[in-house]
Amino acid sequence: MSAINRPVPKRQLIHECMQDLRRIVKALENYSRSVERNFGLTGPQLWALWELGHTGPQTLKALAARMHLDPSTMVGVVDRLESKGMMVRNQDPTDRRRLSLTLTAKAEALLHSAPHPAQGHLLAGLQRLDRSRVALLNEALHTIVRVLGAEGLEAPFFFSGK
Amino acid sequence: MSAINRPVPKRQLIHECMQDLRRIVKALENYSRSVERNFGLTGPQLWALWELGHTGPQTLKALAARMHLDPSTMVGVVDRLESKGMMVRNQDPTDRRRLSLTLTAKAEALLHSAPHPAQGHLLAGLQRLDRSRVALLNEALHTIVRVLGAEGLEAPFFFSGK
DNA sequence: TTAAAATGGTTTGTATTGCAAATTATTAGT
DNA sequence: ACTAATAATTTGCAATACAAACCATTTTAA
Repeated sequence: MSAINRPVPKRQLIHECMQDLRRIVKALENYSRSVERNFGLTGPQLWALWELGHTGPQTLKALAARMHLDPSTMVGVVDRLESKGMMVRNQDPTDRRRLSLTLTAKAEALLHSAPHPAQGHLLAGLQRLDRSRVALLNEALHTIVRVLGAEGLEAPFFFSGK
Repeated sequence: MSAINRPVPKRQLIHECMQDLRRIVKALENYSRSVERNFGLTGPQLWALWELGHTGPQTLKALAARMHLDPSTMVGVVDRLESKGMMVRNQDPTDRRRLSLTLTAKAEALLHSAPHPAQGHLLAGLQRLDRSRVALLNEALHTIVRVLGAEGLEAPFFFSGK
């Protein structure tokens, strides 16, 4: 799109990446909130449903792990989903400590009509892009994940000046 | 990396994009939390500092707008930052309704040693990539922003089945 | 077999973000 | 002078999120 006389310095590119990421995160949050207003389900709640819909019944701990949440946090999410008639806690007969979280028909129906509830707009947008562009995006996101992953999510955390 | 005999279907690529995005968001959240534990500043708080550090003194409303937050939310963030000695509320002499939020020396020092506090790990990772790769990433993120932006952040919100 | 350790889920406590709606002080407009 | 409009705030509410303590139920080990 732009002539490459003097290439944009790397520093600048990185800066733009950061800003874009923040914007993306914010946009996803906002979308999540609009879904909440219109649907009564928050982002994490929808994500939980979606996850369960794809893995099948799960134990609470497993689901929490998948979502990188603390079990104690998960309890609250499950509580709210159960009270909304989207999920059921079943006792695992072989191990009575464990739950088997399963979706209700209502939730299944919802997921069926909304393949990716948490990010509907983005999904719709992606679907309109041609395949090669999506492939590029895919590649780029993998890079970010790798970069983040390489540093470790547990984040020994460092703060050295540059 | 993979032979392109049968190309990965677009549907699959989109799916991966979604997962990666979720992972990225989560990773940033986690990093933010680790910074909080080690530094006593949350993500939004650091972001606010950083923003102010780049724009100079701002009115509360303006800062809120920049961060896509409600002013009433911003008040809380500023409260906490002020009580941590990172920010000062100054009255604007020309318009006594307005504040002029300014960083303290302490905050300036912190920002100096941490150019991009909110996303330190990612930043460090990006800096290790070569320029062309960062450029690609940049391009990809722009695409996402555009896709999200085109749909509109206010999100008329739709949920039609596919 | 029985006591100790580990596991899965929960409760309690606390903090933050986040918005909406109502409120106050100040400024601008008529 | 009286009425908007504006900037910040307060109040009220809900969800996310984690840590730490706590049951119930296995599993392990003595």
